[in-house]
Amino acid sequence: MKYNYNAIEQKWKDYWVKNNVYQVSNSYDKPKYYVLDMFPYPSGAGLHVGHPLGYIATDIFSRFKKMKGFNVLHPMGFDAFGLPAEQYALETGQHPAVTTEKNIKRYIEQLDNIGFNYDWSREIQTSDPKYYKWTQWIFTQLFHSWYNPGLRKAEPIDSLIALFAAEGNATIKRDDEAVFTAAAWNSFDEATKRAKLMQHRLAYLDHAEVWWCEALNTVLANDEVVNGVSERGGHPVEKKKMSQWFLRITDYADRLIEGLDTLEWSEAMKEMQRNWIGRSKGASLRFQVKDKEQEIEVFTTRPDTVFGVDFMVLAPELDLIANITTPEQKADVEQYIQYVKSRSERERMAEKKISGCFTGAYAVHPFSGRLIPIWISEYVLAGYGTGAIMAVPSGDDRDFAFAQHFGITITNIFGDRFTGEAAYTEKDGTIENSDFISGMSIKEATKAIFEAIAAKNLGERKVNYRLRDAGFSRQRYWGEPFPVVYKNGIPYTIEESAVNLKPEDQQLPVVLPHVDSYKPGPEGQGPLANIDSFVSIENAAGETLTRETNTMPGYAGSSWYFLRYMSPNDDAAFVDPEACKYWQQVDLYVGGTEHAVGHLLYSRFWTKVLFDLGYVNFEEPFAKLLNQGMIQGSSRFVYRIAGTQDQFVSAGLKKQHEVNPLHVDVSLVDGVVLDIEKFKQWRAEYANAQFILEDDKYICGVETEKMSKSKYNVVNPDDIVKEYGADTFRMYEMFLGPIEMSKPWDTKGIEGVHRFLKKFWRLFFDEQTEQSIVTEEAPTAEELKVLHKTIKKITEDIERFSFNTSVSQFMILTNELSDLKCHKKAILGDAVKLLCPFAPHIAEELWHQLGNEGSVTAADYPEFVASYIEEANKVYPVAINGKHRTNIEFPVTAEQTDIEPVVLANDVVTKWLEGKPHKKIIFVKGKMINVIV
RNA sequence: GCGGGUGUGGUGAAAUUGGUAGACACGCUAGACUUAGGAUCUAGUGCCGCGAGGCAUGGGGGUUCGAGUCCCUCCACCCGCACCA
Repeated sequence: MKYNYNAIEQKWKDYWVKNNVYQVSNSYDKPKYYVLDMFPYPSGAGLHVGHPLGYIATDIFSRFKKMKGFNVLHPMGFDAFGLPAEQYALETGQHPAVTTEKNIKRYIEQLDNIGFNYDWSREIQTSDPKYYKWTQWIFTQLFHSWYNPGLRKAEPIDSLIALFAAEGNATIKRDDEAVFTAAAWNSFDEATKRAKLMQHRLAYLDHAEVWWCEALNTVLANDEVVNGVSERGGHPVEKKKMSQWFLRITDYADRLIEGLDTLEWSEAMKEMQRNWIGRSKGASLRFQVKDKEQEIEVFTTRPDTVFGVDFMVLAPELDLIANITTPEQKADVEQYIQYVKSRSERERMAEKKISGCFTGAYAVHPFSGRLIPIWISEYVLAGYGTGAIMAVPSGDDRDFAFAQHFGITITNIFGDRFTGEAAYTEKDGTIENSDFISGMSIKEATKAIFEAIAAKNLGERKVNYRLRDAGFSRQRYWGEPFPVVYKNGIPYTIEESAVNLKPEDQQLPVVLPHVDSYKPGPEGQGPLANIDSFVSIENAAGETLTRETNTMPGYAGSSWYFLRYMSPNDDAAFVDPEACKYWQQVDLYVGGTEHAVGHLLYSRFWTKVLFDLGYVNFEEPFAKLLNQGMIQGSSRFVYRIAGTQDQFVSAGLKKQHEVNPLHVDVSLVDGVVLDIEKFKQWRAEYANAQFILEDDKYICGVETEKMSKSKYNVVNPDDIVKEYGADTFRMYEMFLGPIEMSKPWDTKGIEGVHRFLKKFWRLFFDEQTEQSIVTEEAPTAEELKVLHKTIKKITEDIERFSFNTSVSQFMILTNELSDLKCHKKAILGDAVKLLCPFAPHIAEELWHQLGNEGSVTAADYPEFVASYIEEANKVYPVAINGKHRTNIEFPVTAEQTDIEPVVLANDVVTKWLEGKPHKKIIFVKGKMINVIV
C-alpha cells in the first residue's frame, strides 16, 4: 500500500464523523480535563496558516489527555458579532447574519480539513439568539447588582436599597457622591432613587467620549480613525461626549490583582495585567484656585515633594477650565482644547513634542501659600486620577521637560542631587528646601505631609487605579441589544415591574431586529434608532416607552463563552449547574498575547461576579494559560521606479534608481524569483510591465511582517493540506519552533516533515512491492531502548508543551528504527499510539494495518519502562580548564577516586597538561569532568 | 511615551537544573540507483586555518573551575495601549 495521504485522511475523517468519535459526554465518572482555544472571529478572509497553530497544540494535548484516561472537553465556537461584518454590510448591503453564517461555514470546513477533534455538537455562536439570550441575562444580573466593599463581593441591589433605607449612604458613598440620610432616601422620588442606585450598579449609565465624524454622521471605533481622520473618506473627526453603559470593573481591581497569584500564567502575562490595573498608593490633595470658588484635587504618589510644586496641569477636557481661565487667555485655551479634541489618547501619550497652554489662573499652595500657575496640557489624561496633577519639575521627567520648554522656574527640593540638567527621580536621600519637612527622609516626609494634610483637611490617603470602568455601549447594529427600556428617561431592565411590559416583552432574548439599512441613527445613535417598531414599545398599561438602541461590544459574548460549552443547549440556565460543577475551570487555555488585558481581564471580572452571585463555584475562568506566538508572513516586494507606472527594477539593482517598494503576492514568487508572466497577468495595469533584471532574473525583496491580505503574504492551510496532507501540515506547524514564539512561515521547510511521515510509513510497507513488512518477532533490547527513550521524551515534551522537540524525537525514532531494520509489531504498535495525537489520520490507518479494531484515539497511551533505557556506562566529556578536549567512558557508578587516575593517565589529558601538575579535578557525577591546571 | 517579549549557522531551531553549543530539519555540495526525478539512499556542511589549533550564542563588562543559561549595561526588532476581535 502506498502512502496516499489525501485518500487516507478523507477515509478517517468520514469514520470519525460516522462513529461520533469526538462527541464528549457529560458522564461524570471519569476525571475531567477542559482544553479551550480562544474562539475566532469568523472574518471574510478565512483562516491562514497562522490561525491553527494554537488549535493544533490543543488538539495534540487533548488527544494525549484522552489517551491518558481523562474525559476531555475540547470545544470550538465563533465570536460572531463584530464590526467588520457591519462595515462589510455598509459597503455591500449584505446582511451581517448572512455573511457571518457564510464565513463560519468556511471556517468549519477549513478546521475540519486539518483533522481537529472538536465536538461540533457543542458549537456556539455569540450572535445566535439562543446564546445572546444569556449574555443579556448576565447583563441584567450586573445591572441589578452592586459591589459591597465591606464584604468585598457583589450582592443583589436589594441589599443596597435596604442599606440606604436604614442608614443612608454615609458608609459606602463614592468620592464624588453627596451624603444622604435614611430619612432623605425615603423621601426621594423614583427618579432620584434610581439615579443614586446608578452610582453603584455593576452595569451603569454614564457619559464618555467617543470619536465623532460629522461628515459620516456617525461614531467611529479607534480602528476606523487613522492619522486623525476617518479611515473611510478621510474626514475630520473629534471627540464627543455621549451617554454610555459601563461595567464597574474598577470595584474588582484588588481582587483581579490578588487572583493572579492562583493562576498558572506566565509572569509576563500577570505583570501586564497588574500594570494595566495599575494600583498605586498616594494622596489626594486639594488646591484652592486664587480668587475663585473652585478647588483642584490632584492625586500624587509623592506627597513628600509637595514643596517642589512649580505649576499645575489639568487635562484639557475638564469642565473646570472654562470657569478659571482668564479673559486674556481664553482664546489660546480654546484653541488648544480644539487641538486636543482631534488627538487620540495614544498620540497624546506618545507625543514627544511638548505642548500646553497657560490658563491665566493660579492655585494657592496649601502649605506655603505660594501662587502656582495653572496650565493645561495633553500629557495629562482626564481618565487617570482626577485629571489634574501637581507638577514637580525637579523630581519628574515630564514635568521637568514641560518647565524647561515653557521657561517655568524650577524649585530644587533635592539639594545637590538635583543638577538642573535633569529631574532627580531616584527614591533615596532627604527632602530639602521644604519648610517643615526639610531634612527628612522620603518616608518621614511622607508621613509628616499626611499628618499635615489630615490636620488641615486638605485631602486623604488614597489608592488609585489606572484601570477604568469598561465602556459597554456601541452605536452599532451587529451586537447584542440591551434588555433595557426607558421610562421618563430612566433605564429599567425589561422584567422590572415598574415598566410593566406585556409578558411576552419581558422575555429574553431581546431579538436583534432585521434592518434594511445599516446607516447610523440620528445624533450619533446606532442603526437600531432608525427602527420605530423596535424603539417604541407599548407596555401593558398602554404607555409608550423607548428601548435602548445601543448594542453591546464584542467582549460581551466572549467574556463568558467558556461556560456555555458545558451545556450548550440548556434553555433553563446559562450553564447547567451539574455540568458546571463537573467541568469547572478551563484547565488549559491557549491564545495570543494580544488578549492579555482585554478579553482575559473581562472574563475574569465576569466570572468573579457570577461567583459572588452564586452561579458558579469557582472564581477564575482559566487555570493555566499558554500564549501562542504569531506566525508571520514572509512578504515579497517588487521595486517600481519612481515616476513610472509599470517599470520595475530587481532588488539587487534598486540602489541605482529611486524606487517605491510594492507588495507582490507570494504565490507569484518562487523563493525570491518573480514569475514575470504570472505577475503581468496579476493586474491589468502590469500587463505591459518592463523589468530591469539581474542574471536574467527578477529578484524580489523579502520582509517578515504580519500575515495579512493587504500584504499579499497569506498562505491558506487548505492549499498546504491538499499538497502534503493534514498530518504533515499539523506536524510542520509544531516543528517550526516553540509554540509561544513568533516565527515566519516558510512553505519550503515542510518537505522534511513530509519525508519523515513517508519514512515512517516505510517501516510498515515495502516501497517496491507495497506489501506489509510488519513482523511478529520479539523486539531486541536495542529496539526497546529506542522506543522507551521516545516514550519518555514525547510524554515529557507534551506535558511541557514542547511540541517542536517531540517532532524531532519522532524523526529520531524513525531514523533509528530504519537503521535497525525494525518492522516489529510490538514496537510499531506503541509508535503509532505515540504518533496519534500529532498525526491522527496516518495513525488510524497504520493502527488498522497492524490488525487492530476501533479508533486508535481510544487506545491507552504507552507506559514508559525505565529499565529498558538504563545503561551501565556513561561517556564523560573531559575538559581542561573548562575547554572540552576528549571523552572517557566510565561506569555510571564511578566515583571521583575511581576516575582521577584514569583521567590523568589519558593521552589527550597528559598532552594538554604539558607536564604541569594539575590543581584539582572537578567531577560532577553523570555530567562532566574538568581538570584545572 | 508606558507596558511586555525576543535576539544562537545561509534558514527554522535544540541545549528541560550553570556542565560536550548547533540535536532534528530546510537549503547547499559531492556521489549512488534510475529511462526519468520535486522519489530513495550515502557522505559532507558554524566561521577562520593546509594543519595544529583558534574564534563563535545581538554589543560591552562581571560572577564562576565552567555562562546561550546568572548579574550589570547598551543596541536592534516584534507585540499591546482601553470602540478590531
